[in-house]
Amino acid sequence: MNLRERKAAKKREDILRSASLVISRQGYHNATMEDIAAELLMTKGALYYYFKNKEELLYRCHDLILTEAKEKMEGIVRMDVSCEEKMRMALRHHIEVAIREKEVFNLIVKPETTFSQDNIPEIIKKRDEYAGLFDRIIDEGVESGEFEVPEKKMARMIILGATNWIQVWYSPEGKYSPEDVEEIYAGQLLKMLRKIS
Amino acid sequence: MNLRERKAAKKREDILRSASLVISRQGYHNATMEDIAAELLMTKGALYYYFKNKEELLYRCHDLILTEAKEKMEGIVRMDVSCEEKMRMALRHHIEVAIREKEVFNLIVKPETTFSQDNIPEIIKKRDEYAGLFDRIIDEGVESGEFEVPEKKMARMIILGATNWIQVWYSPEGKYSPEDVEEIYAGQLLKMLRKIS
Amino acid sequence: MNLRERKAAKKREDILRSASLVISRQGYHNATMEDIAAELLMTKGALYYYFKNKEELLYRCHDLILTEAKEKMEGIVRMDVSCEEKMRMALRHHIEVAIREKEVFNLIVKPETTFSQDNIPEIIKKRDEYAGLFDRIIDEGVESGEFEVPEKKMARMIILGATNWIQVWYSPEGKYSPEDVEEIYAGQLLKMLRKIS
Amino acid sequence: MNLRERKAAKKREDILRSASLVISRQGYHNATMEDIAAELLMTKGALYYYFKNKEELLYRCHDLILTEAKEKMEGIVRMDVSCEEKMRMALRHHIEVAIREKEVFNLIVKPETTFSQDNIPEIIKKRDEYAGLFDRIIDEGVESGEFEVPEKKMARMIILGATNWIQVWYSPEGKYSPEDVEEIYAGQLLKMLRKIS
DNA sequence: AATGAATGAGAGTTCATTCAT
DNA sequence: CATGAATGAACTCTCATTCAT
Repeated sequence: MNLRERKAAKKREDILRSASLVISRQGYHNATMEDIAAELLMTKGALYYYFKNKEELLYRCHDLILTEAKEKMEGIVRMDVSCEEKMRMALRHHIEVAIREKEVFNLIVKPETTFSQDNIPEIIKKRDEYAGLFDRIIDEGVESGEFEVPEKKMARMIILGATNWIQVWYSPEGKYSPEDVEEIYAGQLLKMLRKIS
Repeated sequence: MNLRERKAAKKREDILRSASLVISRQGYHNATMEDIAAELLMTKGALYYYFKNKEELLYRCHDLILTEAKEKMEGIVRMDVSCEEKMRMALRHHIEVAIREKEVFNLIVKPETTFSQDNIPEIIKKRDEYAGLFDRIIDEGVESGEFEVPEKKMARMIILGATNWIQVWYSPEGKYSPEDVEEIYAGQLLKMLRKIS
Repeated sequence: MNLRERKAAKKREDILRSASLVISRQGYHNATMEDIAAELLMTKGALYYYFKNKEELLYRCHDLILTEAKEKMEGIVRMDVSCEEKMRMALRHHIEVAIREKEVFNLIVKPETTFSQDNIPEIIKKRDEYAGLFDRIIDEGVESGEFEVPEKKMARMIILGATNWIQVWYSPEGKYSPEDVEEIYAGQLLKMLRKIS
Repeated sequence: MNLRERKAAKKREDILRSASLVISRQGYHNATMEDIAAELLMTKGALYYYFKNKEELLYRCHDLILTEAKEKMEGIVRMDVSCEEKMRMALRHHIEVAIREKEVFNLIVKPETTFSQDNIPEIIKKRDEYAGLFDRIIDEGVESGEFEVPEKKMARMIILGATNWIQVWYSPEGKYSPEDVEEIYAGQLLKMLRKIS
């Protein structure tokens, strides 16, 4: 990848970051291409040089975040620690991303309102892969006897729901630091998973 | 309230139900005034006789649902049963509404993307009152020694997050009945709240 | 059809006439919805109340003219006169429309550049039906021994090409009246068709 | 003309050929600078090195074709054969170009929709010179007694209209070869011109 | 001589909102 | 009360054109 290509790739990423930001602030439907461009001091026309349309831009945007989150999560799953510890780290990571990305997270969550039929299957696939990493930790924990749950899928849904929700109520100006939230959530959710002997 | 007024009030409610339906189906931003009117075989112009604008209509819509949900929830809180039982009923009720109303629930949840500054405070107030009913059950439970939580507010947020999330993944065509979901969620979340002796 | 419907129908037709005019003046691709609306002192938004999009509007526009022309032409074909006389009348009629409608005629002629796949078959069908009326006159003339041509389809194409072309060069300010053109064209083209004994 | 200039001249002509092709395929308004450049594996920016803008490019494009056609036509007019033979050859040549160049021919035909005031007079002049060559053949034929027409200009217009029209309906996949068309058209149109003794 | 990148004007389209009837 | 009709602002997207490199 030569200089020019690297520059272009960087620009594309800049645009995605800008889009993330604007969407986080205003929501998808209230974020215009103009807004996204303005954030980078570009004109909206330029966006179309890099992305074929708004949906494509948004799709790449969500893909970037989800891919990053997934990679990190895969690292956690592979670690050689107890399942409880893994889940704690996974929760910390997930909460951290949820707080940071807010609205973009919503795109991941409800693709139907935003994306056309073409992109939805891929989005759901990626999303499920990510969620599947939680399943793996739960599975392992159940096998090793650390966890005990009536329905694995529901347990995972409770965990994701609870943590995704954070972006709704969390405010940096509030009384909790992100770390506080991470600790307390992890504590509670692990209590829910733990086998009671 | 004379006949004319009663008729008008009925019509207003019809419109709100229709709006709920359309929004649940298509999401707020994809629900046009035309769509809402069409559902009732009216023309969109007529909606403006009953509601000053789209936001007002949406506001009333969310208000209706939230008020109903709250009233029922208050009944539960006042019942003379154990806190665990109360919480179980509260969860059942909340989940049932979440499944039924889907998108409208989202309005309640993220007013900033939809409503203007004028309506937000009131919405948040109502929403907090509703959430406060969960707090009361938790409080009682902690006092009576049935529950034990590190942070009451967080416990409530986990509960609401987990349950609100259901509307994202739940499908009537799936393998779970609403009752299944209610039971399993209640079981898991109560496990999280329960004092471990 | 009540008053309101009649009014609406009239408006639709007004719009079509206006569109014809603007297209005749500027060509299809240079005629904006704004232009078409301005001609009628409307705003472009209003056009979308009557027609779903530009293509639909243009399609109806061409359909109107073609249908009218075809109806009149059918009357001519059914008349009880010699084939030569029929052809003379058909030519007069066709030339008159070609001069009057100019550009709209072009739409009929080259639908591929303008219309999407959905509308093209119907357009071609209508156009062929119209052209078929010329074929019928030629057929009759050949059978009756009045005409003699090496290839009927080509004869028809020559006739249509020659007459459609008029709108390219004809100007009301020039030295020929429409009637002059009609006479001379008819004379020449009939000479081309006539059986030489 | 040194090497550099020759290279540039060659490139200019390449561009014109490419533009002809793209316009023939897509029509003028649907042919973007990008399309034209892509055909030559260039970027659109480069086109502006050779031509000042799209109109200039199109103008040169049409000029190229018309000039070539005219030169060949002049050769035909100067030949020492009967007028009927001359006209037959002229028709063959014209039809052949019309079939080959399709859309570009349209540019020649209706400059008003495409070109700005600056270029139109020149275009019309060239076009009239070309058409004038047909006039000369007709004139000669009338003088020599081979042809007989009521109005020379109209006769020419019929001929050009009929033949230009071919590009509208002709398809290489159809049942007629270009040569078929040339023969039948020439036969019919000459019958129209011929003096009937 | 050519490219990649950016601009900006304008097109078609949508929709909340208004209002005479 | 309700409707049909119209408005106008906003939005997405396109493309001829420019320009630094």
